[in-house]
Amino acid sequence: MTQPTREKILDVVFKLVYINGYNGTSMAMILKECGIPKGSLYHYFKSKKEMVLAVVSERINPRMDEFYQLNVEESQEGIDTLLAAILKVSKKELLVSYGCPLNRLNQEMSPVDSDFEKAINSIYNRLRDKITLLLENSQLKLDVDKESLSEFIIASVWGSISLSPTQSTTGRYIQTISHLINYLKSLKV
Amino acid sequence: MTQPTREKILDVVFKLVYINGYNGTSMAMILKECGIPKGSLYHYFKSKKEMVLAVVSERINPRMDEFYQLNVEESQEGIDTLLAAILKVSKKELLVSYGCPLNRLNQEMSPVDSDFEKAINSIYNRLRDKITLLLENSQLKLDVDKESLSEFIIASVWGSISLSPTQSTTGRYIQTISHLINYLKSLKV
DNA sequence: TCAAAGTTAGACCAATCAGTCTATTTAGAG
DNA sequence: CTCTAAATAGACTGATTGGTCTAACTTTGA
Repeated sequence: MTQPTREKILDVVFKLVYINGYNGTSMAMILKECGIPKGSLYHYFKSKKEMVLAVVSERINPRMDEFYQLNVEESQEGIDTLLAAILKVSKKELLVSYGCPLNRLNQEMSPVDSDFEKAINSIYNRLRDKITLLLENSQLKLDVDKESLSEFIIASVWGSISLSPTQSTTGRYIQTISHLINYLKSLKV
Repeated sequence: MTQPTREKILDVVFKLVYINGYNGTSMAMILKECGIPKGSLYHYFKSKKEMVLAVVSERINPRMDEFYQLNVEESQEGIDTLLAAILKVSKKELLVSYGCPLNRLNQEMSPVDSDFEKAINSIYNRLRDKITLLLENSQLKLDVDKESLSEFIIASVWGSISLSPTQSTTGRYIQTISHLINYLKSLKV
């Protein structure tokens, strides 16, 4: 069973836009990579923008949890789930090399298009809230503000994997992010 | 005395590329914003790429120190200079709203063009080394690795100001980055 | 079996892209 | 003033952009 056309398009567009950016990816590149004619593509999506917004909601959004391995395990405290997730990022080669796809698209599109801004922000907020929940489900020092800590965690992980796309390696990421790990551990009671 | 044409071009290109990105900024936009004819622009720069690379070395590079207010003051310890600099970032509105110009260009261009990658990396390395130097000139706990700590500092600052271009505010940045401040303070002897 | 709907196919379009070219104006040196 | 080089001016080009349109093929349900 071959993959339905629409799904294949979303996969290809996700990959190309992730690496080349929105403006760096042309419809011609997408058609070539998909191996489909133009008519098919515009049958499923009425414009480039609508197509990439579909990638945001149907590819990036549902995979954020998977990317960051934030599946809550009942057996451990929230903060330990989080610590494990931060380390597991190093296992995702694409993520370490190219940075977070949501963050990349955010930087390129949010300043110039409010539809992208809204779509991206809602995913970001969902991720932040999920992390906040994990933190609230942990024994931390009382004066720790969970929401800003969530933001700090996301910021430093995204920052670490975006420092240098080509120089980035698993080892380097682990070294850099070890400081976040240290800090988080120091917040435990 | 009006600003020389070449300098004006660099200023305009810096601003437009900072906000719209490389591929999001057309030569036509640049000409219009500068109010000059095409002949002038191509008299000073032989291509768009060379022009933006000139912006990297003649605008972004010399202003990195200024951006991050990393001017060493003899009177205080390195880490205190650093702590002050991290807070002073909040005073730079553009920086807090749109993120670091070097980081933005890095994410867009480094994966697809090695000339940009090299130019950006060398600036990044210079910044990291400067911060490392400040750290080495500080009384920190002995087991702290200064180089990875520099990377972590840059990563979390860049990450914090890139989280949400339009939602970003001074106050939010300070809240997020307070965790970095806490961590750094905890490393002092 | 046949018509309708869904899908594929790609020629075609106006607008825009980065870049070239020649002509003209301006500025400085002698 | 005169000559030369620098700078300005913008028409023009071929390639590429996102997007449209009609025709044909395939699938589906009656």
